[in-house]
Amino acid sequence: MSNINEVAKRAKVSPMTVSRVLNQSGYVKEETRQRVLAVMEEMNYVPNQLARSLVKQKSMTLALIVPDITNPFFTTVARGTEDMARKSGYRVIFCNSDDDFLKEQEYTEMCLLLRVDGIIMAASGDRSKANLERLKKFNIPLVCIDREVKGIDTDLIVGDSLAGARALTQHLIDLGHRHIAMVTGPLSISTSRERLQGYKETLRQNGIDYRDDYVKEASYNQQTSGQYLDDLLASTPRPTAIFTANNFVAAQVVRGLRERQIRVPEDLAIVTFDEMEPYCAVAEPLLTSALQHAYNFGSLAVQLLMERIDGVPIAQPRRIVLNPDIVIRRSSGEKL
Amino acid sequence: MSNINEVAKRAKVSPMTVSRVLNQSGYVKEETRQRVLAVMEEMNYVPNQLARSLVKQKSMTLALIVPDITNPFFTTVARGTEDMARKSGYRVIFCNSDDDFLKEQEYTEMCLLLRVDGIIMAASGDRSKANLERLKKFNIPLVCIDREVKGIDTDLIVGDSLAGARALTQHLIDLGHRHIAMVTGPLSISTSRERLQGYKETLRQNGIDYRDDYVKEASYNQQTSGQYLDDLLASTPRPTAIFTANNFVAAQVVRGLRERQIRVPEDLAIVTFDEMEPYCAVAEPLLTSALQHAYNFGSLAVQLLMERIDGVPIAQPRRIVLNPDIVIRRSSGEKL
DNA sequence: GTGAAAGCGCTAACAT
DNA sequence: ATGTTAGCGCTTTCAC
Repeated sequence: MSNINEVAKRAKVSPMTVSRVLNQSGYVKEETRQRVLAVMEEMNYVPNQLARSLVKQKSMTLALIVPDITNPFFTTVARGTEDMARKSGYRVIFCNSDDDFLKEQEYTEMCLLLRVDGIIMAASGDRSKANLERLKKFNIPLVCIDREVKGIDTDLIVGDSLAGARALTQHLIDLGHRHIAMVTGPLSISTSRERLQGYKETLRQNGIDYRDDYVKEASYNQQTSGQYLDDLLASTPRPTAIFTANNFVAAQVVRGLRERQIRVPEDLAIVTFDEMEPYCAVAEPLLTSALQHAYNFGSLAVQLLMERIDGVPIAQPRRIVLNPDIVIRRSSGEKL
Repeated sequence: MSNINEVAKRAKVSPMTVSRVLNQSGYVKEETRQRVLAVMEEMNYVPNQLARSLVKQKSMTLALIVPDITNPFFTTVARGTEDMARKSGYRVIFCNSDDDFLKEQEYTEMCLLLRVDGIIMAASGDRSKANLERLKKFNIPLVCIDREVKGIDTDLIVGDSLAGARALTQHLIDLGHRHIAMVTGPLSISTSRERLQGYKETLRQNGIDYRDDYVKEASYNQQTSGQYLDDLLASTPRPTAIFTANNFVAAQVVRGLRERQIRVPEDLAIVTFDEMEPYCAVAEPLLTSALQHAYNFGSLAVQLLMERIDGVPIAQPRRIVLNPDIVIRRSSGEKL
C-alpha cells in the first residue's frame, strides 16, 4: 500500500503538497493538484488514518458501549448514534458489554488505547462506576444513556421510568385490577429500581397494599428460569395483572404464561416497558407498553458529546429526561 | 495523557525499556521492571494504540459489515464474530450498511483508511461487487457471509438456501397443499434467488405448476407495502400456504394477514426461513422455519479470516455451506 | 540488560 | 504556490 512520500516522488512534488491536495487546505496550483490527483489514482493511494490521527491527536471516532446488542432498544440507539455521528464526520465503534462488568472494563480500556474522542455508555449496572471514573480521570467526553449510575455525575439521557411505570400501573388500576404483580430487572440497574418505585407509589396512592411476594426480579436479557412465574401464580390471591420492566422480560413472561395455558389478557393482563419491534406486529397479543424513543437516545447523546468535544463551556453535567409514550393495546385487556 | 517518553524520563530509563516492559519482550531486570510499572501506574499511562499500529503495520482490528443491524440474524452473527475475534486478540468494528450500496462503499473506504487487518462482509447485493473488488485489489483478507455476490470469488460462508427452501416447500406439499405462494426478498440478493429456486424445483418435482402470480418480491428489512398480499389473496385459486424468504418478510406477512382477519394456520399456512428470536416465544403462531446457526456464521468467518491474516497458504477461495435446521411448529398447520 | 538512532505516515509551523 | 523541518508515540535494529 503506497504512502504519501511515494505519491509525492512520482508527482514530483513534496509530501506537503500531496497533503494539501488531500485535505484541500492551503494553496495548490490547479495544474499541480490535477497531477497529484492523477498519481494518487494511478497508485491506488489511500491515506493512512492511523498516522493522521496520531499527529492530529484526534481519531474522529466515538464509542458506543451497550449492554446487549441483540436488544432492539439498543440497536435502535445504535442507529441514532451512527446517523448523528456521521453528520459530524465521526465514526462509531459499537461495543457490546453483555451486561458484564469485566467486558465493559475491557472496552473501556480499548477506548483509551484507541484514543476515541468521546464515549456513549449504557452502563451494565452500578458497578460500572469504576469504569466511568476511569474515563472521567482522563477527561474523555462522556455521555451516559438509559441507565444512571449511582455516585457518578455525567451528562445523562434517560427515559422517564418513574412516569412510565406510574402510568402503566394506573392504567391497570383504572381497568379494575387490584392484584397487580411486577417482574422487574436486576436492581443494580437504575431503570429496574425506578420502574419498581413507580409501581409501588401508584399502588399506595390508590390505597392498594404493596406485597413483596408480588414482585420478582428477572434478567433483562437472558432467559431467567420460570420459577418466579410459578411462585407468582401460586400467590393468594393470584395476581390478575403483571407489569414487566422491559421487552425481554415481557417475552419471558408471555412465553411462560403460554406454556402454562394461561390466556393474555383474558386470564391475566400484561403491561410492559419497551416494545417488541421489529416483531411487534407478530406478537400476540399486542402489548400495552411504555414506548421509548430509542433512536433519540442515540442522536441526542451524540449532540451532547459533540458540544463536549468542541469544548463548548458547560457549567455542569446535563440531564435529559425523555418521556415514554403510553400505548394501550390488547394485552392489558378490557375493564373488569 | 502521558506518553512513553515521559514515563521513561520519570523512571530514569530509556523509552525502549518502557516499551519492553509494556510488551513483555526482551530482557528487563526485575527491579527496573517494577520501577517502570510503578511510574506507569502513577502517571496513568495508557499506551497509544494508534502509534503502535502505525509502526507495527497491524491494527489488530477486523471489520464486520452487515446490511441490517436490527436483524437478529446479523446481531447473532456479530456475537459469533466478536467472541472468536477476542480469542485471537482482535477487535471488531461493526458496520451497518443498511442494504445501501453507498453506505457500504463508505464503510469499505473506512476499512482501508483505518488499515483493518481483515473484513467480514454480508453484501448488500450484487452491486457490492465493486466494493469487494476494491478490497481485493489491496489484498485485504476477506470473507463473505450469508450472501454470495455474482462474479466475485472470495472465502464464503453461506447457508444452504436451496436445501432449506426445498425442505420447507416439500413440508407444505406433504401436508396436502397444492396452491403455495412465496414472498421472497430482493432478487439482487443471492439468498432470495436460491430460496426461490428451491421453491420452484420442489413444485416441479411434485408435478405442481409454477405460477408467476404466486410469487412476490418484498424487502428483507423495511416494511414493504401490503399490496402484494392483496394481490396474492385475490389470486384464483387463493393460495393455501405461503413460504416467506426471511424473518422480517414473515413478520410483514403475519401482520398483514392478521389485519385482514385471516387466521394462521387455519386459513393459511406459513413457513419461513430464519427465526423470530429473541421474541420467538411471543410470536403467535410459532413459525415453522429453516433455522440458521447465525452464531456459527460469525465465528467460522473469523477462523477463515485468521488463516488468511496469518498467511496460511491456501490454494483457492473456500466455500462453506451450513445446513439450516428445519423446525416444524404450529404455523404450517395440520395435514389437510 | 539497556540505550541510541531511525522510521512508521502523516501534518503544523515556518520558510521561501 | 511550494518546500523544509520537526515531531505525533511508538517499535525495530543494532550497539554496547
